[in-house]
Amino acid sequence: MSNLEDVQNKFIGHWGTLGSAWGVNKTMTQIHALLMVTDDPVTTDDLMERLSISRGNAHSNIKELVNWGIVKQVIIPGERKDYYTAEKEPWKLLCTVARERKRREIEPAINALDECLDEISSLKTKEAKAFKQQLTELQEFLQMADRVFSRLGKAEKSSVLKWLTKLI
Amino acid sequence: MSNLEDVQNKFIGHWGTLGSAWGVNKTMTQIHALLMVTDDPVTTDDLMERLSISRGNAHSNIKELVNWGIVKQVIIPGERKDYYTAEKEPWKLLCTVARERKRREIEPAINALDECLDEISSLKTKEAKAFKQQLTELQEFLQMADRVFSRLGKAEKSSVLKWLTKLI
DNA sequence: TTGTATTTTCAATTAATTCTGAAAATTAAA
DNA sequence: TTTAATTTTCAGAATTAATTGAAAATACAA
Repeated sequence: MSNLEDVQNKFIGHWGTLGSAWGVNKTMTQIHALLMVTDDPVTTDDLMERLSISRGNAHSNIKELVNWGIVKQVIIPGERKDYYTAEKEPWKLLCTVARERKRREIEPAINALDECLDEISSLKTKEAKAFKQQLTELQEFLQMADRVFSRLGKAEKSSVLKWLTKLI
Repeated sequence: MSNLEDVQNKFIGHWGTLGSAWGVNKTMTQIHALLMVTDDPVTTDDLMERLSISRGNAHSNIKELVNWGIVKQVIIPGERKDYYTAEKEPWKLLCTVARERKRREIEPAINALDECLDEISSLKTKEAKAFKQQLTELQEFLQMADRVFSRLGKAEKSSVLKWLTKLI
């Protein structure tokens, strides 16, 4: 027989593991997991206690989540402390993450490939041309990814769902 | 004025950075980048020399790439050494990665949530019900992701392209 | 067989990342 | 103001991940 907190902790652990596989700090995803299953806004002290982490750790990770736009700070009238809460709707999370990953990773990657293509443009050997060709294909691929992420970033749940339903 | 190898090195570095952001070992993505722009199959010794890495590092990362199905070992008649080569088509890479990520991460995550849902099922408090509701929504979301990845994993470039074109 | 080339493993090292905790800075109530 | 609460920073500690390099295992030709 399990109690609520045990199962929540289990979920928090699993969500942390999933995050790690996608290159996200484990504490960050654990905080996020906790906020997703917590209706009331929480303080840094709540995070410290519930996840057994230090103030510095709680602080920097919650701020990073705010930077990503995944967590919002909420004002509670009459309270000195900062309170935080997360969007609970998974589709909105997807949109936010798509937007940020596009900005942080896809766009810089496209720019980097542009630079490479630029530098290679003057070389005329057979090998250089093959390399150029390969970079161009990757570039087109990344540009397609960029457009998909851009579209996802703006999406409403209903429209994405409709689109997905067509695919699967 | 840049020469081919310099630009290739630049590309390899960028691809490594991109990989890191998505939770992939940097050496692994660098080997992959090198193979993508190299037509002839390469040996472990080639990797060691070109990327200035140890034999153990080259070995374990190339094997990991083979595990992912991203790199293939090729037999060169009359040669003792193992040769490796990568699929150059980005769309096929996407399919392979989608298939593996589904198997390694999405499916386990779904199972983990199932376990949590199972353990919570007997709890009847208001809070437990809210938690259950949130887990269920996440579960549906992951199942949708599972289907999308499954579809991508089987896809041909042309059909994915057609599908994407509708979206964007 | 025996010797040689090659792959594989893995303990030890190094590097990178994350975390702590306490001090400094900030904020706002008294 | 002064004081207390709270947030922020950051140097050092702890942890985790990646890498080396050499020894062991394996594969194969002679």
